Amino acid sequence: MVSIKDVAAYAGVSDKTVSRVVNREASVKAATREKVEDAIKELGYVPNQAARLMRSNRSGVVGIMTDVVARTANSVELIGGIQDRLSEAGKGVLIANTGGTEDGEQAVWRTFQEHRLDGVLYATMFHQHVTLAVEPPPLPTVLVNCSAPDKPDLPSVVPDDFEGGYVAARYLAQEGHKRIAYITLNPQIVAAKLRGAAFQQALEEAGVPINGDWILAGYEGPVGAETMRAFRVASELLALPDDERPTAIMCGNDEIALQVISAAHAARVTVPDDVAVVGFDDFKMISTNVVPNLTTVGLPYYDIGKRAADKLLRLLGGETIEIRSDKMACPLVVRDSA
Amino acid sequence: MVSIKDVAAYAGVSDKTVSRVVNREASVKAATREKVEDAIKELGYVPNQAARLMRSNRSGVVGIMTDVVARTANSVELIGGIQDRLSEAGKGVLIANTGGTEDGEQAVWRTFQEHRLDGVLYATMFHQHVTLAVEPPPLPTVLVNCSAPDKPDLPSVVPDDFEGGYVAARYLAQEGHKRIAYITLNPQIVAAKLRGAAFQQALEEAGVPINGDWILAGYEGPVGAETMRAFRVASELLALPDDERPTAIMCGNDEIALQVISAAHAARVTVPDDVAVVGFDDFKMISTNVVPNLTTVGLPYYDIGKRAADKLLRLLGGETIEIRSDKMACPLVVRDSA
DNA sequence: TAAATAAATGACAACGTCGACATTTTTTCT
DNA sequence: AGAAAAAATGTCGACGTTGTCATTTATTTA
Repeated sequence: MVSIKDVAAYAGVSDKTVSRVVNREASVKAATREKVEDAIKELGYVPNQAARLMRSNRSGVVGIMTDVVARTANSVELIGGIQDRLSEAGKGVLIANTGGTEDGEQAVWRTFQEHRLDGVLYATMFHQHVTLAVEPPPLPTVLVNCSAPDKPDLPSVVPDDFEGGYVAARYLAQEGHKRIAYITLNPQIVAAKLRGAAFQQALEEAGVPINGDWILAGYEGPVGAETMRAFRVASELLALPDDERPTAIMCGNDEIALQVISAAHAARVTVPDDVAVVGFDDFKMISTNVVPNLTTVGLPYYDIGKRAADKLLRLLGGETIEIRSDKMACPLVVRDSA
Repeated sequence: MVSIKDVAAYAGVSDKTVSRVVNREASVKAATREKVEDAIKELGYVPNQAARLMRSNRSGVVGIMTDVVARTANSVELIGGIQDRLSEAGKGVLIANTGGTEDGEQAVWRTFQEHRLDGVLYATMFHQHVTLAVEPPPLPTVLVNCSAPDKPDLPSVVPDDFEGGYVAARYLAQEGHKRIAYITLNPQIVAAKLRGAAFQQALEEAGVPINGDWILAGYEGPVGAETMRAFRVASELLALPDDERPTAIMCGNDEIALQVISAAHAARVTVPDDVAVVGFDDFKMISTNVVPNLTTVGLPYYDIGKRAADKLLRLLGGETIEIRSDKMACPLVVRDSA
């Protein structure tokens, strides 16, 4: 591998002068610079970051640690936001996943330390509470899409699920719906709880009665291994006589909403005229392809990623972070299903 | 930052002995090893990979270069497969995206070289032909989901779109369908061409007549900025009288299939009894949530990623790669829509 | 024109680790 | 016990780069 010394010899200058050219330092005569640049091009020299790092002890790389492999549509947005912000700042990105186990997480922390990463974005695929496998984190860390209730000084960025649920429920109430059902995510999930509470509060404030029997789980089974049952649940709701049937169904996510719309079709109930459907997450693959297009609450994962990256960068820059936990608004995207 | 010398001083041994302990070399007395390990734990020492790399000039990290940010459902599977195989081999993964521009790609190649990556997986989000921005690639490279027709010696792994299209079309023919329509992807895309050719061949072989008017584009506009028109196209097909209407519709992907099913519902045409629908890609989010569940051709992106990673590892291990271009089979996933 | 100042370049050490080789300690053998 | 062999540990330098400081060269000033 060609090194700075090879270039120096080839150009007939000292290695330090080559270093100056490479790092665009001011005091190099134009003629010298040119000579060196030619040599660099000629020999195909590329500086060795590892050697640089050895002197500076700063790698210029940020690590993303995720629980499950980055395999869901959410995570993809999230990572996109992170990447965009970090590459603006000239930082590299190293992605590693823990497999969701404590051992795995410890191994990743170690790798990150070995590579002297500048900082870490600790991201989960679902909004949840977490406990780090290494306390305190050995590198500057920002939590993404999760929070650590027992470590309130760890910065975090999460979606405001309560606000999202509130906005959706209030919208349905404002549209005049009086009989509103809610098919939820797996109830153990943080997001499900927050959205459920928001649903209740919004309807109470709007004076819309809440029917406990119409708050139904769209999934069954343990978190991570649940099976879908939204189609069945929705079919039962929609089989009720016209004047007893819900006129609106709020859904824990867009996949549930797709099943609800499928159930409505099967039951010959028209969306949105007979029953309005509101989704959650705005998975474009579903929301913009099903007809009618889905009215849904967008989860701003791209922005969450971007914000988290920004927060980490400011942390690394030595800024004091005032607001520890950012909650990002979830906008209602009105399309045709409600 | 605590270095090997700090540990050595603390444990009262030489730095080389610490090095031996860290690298699990045999010839260290148990008592010494223990002393050193205590010191390591006490001081929180973590070896510096950069310094190691400086001696060995091998980073143990493989780069993934993608065109568009890893943001589609495909890419997520792909990267998952790559990651799983590489972490088996103890390699790290560095993901970077080129933004689809030549400058961006050059910058990424440079970064990869600066970090002395062991090798590169060059992945695209859609199966396509590519020309590298740097020829020949300065690091060992395997193309993933794309191929370079003018550089036949570059190893690549791609889905066998022809075979997938063939299997799907033959299945419909075997089920006895005589009137089969095909709503395609953007016709410029490689996958669309291969699948289209397979569609024609399969029907010819089965003796099913091909109606040119029934091969219709589901998208319009340039690649990357197309708009969906599958719902409209399908609605027109399904508005035909019962005995002139297609009895089966093959779709370029699952998003198209979802629109076709939506159109069928709107037209009060039953799936699969009146019209069978076959998708492509097996996007689980759609295929397992829409009712009826989608019969579709799976794109083995996870396996493609895994295979590509494996291929690169063998390349790095000095093995000679006999088969330059791997085509991965696309299995038909039979569910309820056909 | 010589001295004074500024600009350009170079010599050398240091970063953290490990390979090559040297030295010391322990064990085995006669 | 003393010599020989084996095991354990240490010394030193090199990897590629850049910071510090010294030196050379060019430019300005009196």
